[in-house]
Amino acid sequence: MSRRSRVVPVLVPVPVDAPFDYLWPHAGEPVPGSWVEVPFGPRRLVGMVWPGHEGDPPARRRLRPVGDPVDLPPAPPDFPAFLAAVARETLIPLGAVLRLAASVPAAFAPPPATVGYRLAATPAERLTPARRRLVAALAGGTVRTAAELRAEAGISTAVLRGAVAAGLVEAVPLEPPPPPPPDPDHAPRTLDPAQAKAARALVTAVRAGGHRTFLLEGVPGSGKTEVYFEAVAEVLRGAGQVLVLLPEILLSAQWLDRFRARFGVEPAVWHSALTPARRRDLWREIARGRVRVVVGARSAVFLPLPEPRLIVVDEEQDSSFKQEDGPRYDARRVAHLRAEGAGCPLVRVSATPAVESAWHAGLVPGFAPPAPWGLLRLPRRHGPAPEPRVEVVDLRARRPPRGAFLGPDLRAAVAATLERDGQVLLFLNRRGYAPLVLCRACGTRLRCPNCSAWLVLHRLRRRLLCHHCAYREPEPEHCPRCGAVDELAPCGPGVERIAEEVRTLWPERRLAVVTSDTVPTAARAEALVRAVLAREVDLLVGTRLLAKGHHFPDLLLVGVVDADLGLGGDLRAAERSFQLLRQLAGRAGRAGRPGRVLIQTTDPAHPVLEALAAGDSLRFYRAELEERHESGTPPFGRLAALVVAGREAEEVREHARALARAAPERADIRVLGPAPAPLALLRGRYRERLLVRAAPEADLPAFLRDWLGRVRLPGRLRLDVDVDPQSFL
DNA sequence: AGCACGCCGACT
DNA sequence: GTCGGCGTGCTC
Repeated sequence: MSRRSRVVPVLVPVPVDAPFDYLWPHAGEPVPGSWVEVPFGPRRLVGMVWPGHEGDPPARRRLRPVGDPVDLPPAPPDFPAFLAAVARETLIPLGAVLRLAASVPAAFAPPPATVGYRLAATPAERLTPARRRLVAALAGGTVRTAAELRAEAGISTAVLRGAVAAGLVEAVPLEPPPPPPPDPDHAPRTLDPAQAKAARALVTAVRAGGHRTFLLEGVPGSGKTEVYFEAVAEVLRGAGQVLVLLPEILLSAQWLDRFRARFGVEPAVWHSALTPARRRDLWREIARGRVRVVVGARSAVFLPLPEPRLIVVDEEQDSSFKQEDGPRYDARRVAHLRAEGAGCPLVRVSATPAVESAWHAGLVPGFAPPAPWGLLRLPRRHGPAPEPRVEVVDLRARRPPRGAFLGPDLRAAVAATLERDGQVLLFLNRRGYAPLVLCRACGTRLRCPNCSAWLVLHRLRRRLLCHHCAYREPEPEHCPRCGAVDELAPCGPGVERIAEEVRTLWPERRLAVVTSDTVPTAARAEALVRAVLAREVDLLVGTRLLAKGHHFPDLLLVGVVDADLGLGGDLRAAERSFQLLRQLAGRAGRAGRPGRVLIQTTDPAHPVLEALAAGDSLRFYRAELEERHESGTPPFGRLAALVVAGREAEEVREHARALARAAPERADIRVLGPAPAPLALLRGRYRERLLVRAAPEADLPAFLRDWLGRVRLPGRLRLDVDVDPQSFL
């Protein structure tokens, strides 16, 4: 063995775009993907040995040596290339991507030793009663923890300590057993022919190995979960692991119940609310390959499963898969990269797929993607809920009374439904009482001092809140500008105001207001669901929180108070509205008592509403794809949004302009802007936005990297890069 | 990301 | 006269 130290690149979890070089002082060869402790400035960090450096390049300077290896297996072989691919596509610095993957530094510390005890010597003839019980509990060489001995032998820790000191008993390190694996044959379901066919396709793909993407599409209740559970079972019958991604909100007791019913145990759940200790232990267990199935929200996509053989993204249209704060990544795209690298199928599951997914899967006849995904469609089952009747009401012709927001048709429908003993859901995607407060005397609109946004009146809390930052103030009694008393007028509706109108109209009915303000926790949400199912509520008024999750069989009317809210705005507004309204419609009705959906709008000819009224999803997807084809937006083009932000408006503008001027000229990529960002002032920072539009085959990330690599912004300005943005705020 | 180094206001 | 604000720059 050569004593000559060699150079090894190590990627450290800091936002730098390349690994750092270290000396390798250890005997064996460095293994790419293995975790090592390294000195980094004054700190010590755990980094990942990076592939490369075939020969020893001449060291630029004095290198520091790698410290101890970490007591964990190396990350899987595909992992370094996977992290590099994420960095390449998102423009997140490579080290920052590692930080997403190594998100639990505590997991690298040796775990707190669990210790068991066993007999170390033949016990003497004569023992104290306590020691006799101890010896009996450890008979036959059994190993017990201190807690077990306290319970079973009824001895105190002092007795145990004494016995150890006397050499009668010795401590041995104890490896906690792996969690019991889910059982693929615990309770198999009978599938109908359509389900069985889809399940066979997935099982075949799992068996074959190799990457392939599927879209599993079917209305709620069509049995999508049972279908992909069959693919999960197939993995469980062999080696390897399964990763299931769900929107945070769907990581509910219900999903876990279904999993437990099918596989006998709960899967490992990875989400933001884990305790630090649980997080640390679970990360270690996953890295060691001792967990077969992990279910998690978007951050779980970076967990180092050693050999993923199936990745599922359920509710794939959900916008929460896109991380919008901090490093911007789309967990769906990241899941795709991992599945490609690891060579396993990826299944996207949805009742209302993203428009881009619908295109990729060839859902819409006439639009043929170059490399189509597998499309698995489940027809509606004759089941609990027939398709509800959707009606669109033109608010311009059928106006609500002055100062009210429920028009005559919606009022009549609510009254009729309550009369028939049905429950009613009124949806408005706006928290608070009124989105704007206006002074009738001087015309002042109350605005947030930190953001270019109106302050939203929250009557229940007697406050004005900014919905974009933490700013709040008490509800004022007079105009802060002109001092006029009793001239402040709330303008427009929020859910609280709709609730007020409902209380006036049906004072004897039981009403629940459902927003993130009134139902802040998952536990409260579960309680509310139970109350609704138990018929303790007649009317629900709420925001999009209501669209997710449970089906309510006695819910016979869904009223959309103002559909216009979601129809305008950015590229994906129509799509989001369509999905949201479809989901809402799916909440209602049951066999024998079909639900009814009534949508108030001033734009009844909008393609979203026409498709909903016709009960024809394809019609919406086709209209939307035609529109996007026309405008060269995704999937017929790629976008990136760059936001320059800083305290000084003028400085921000100048640097944003300089940035635009520095953009290389390209025929297939255009840089637009800068223009004030949609929220030109956010949390006290001025923001200018540039939009980049690229042809679908252009390498947009490479262009951005090249361009931005040549520009330097002063440190007090922030540049936010969002490749393939979802929202444009 | 941290952490240190480095120049300008209110206190023992 | 010092403690400390966070702007700037570096970490193999």
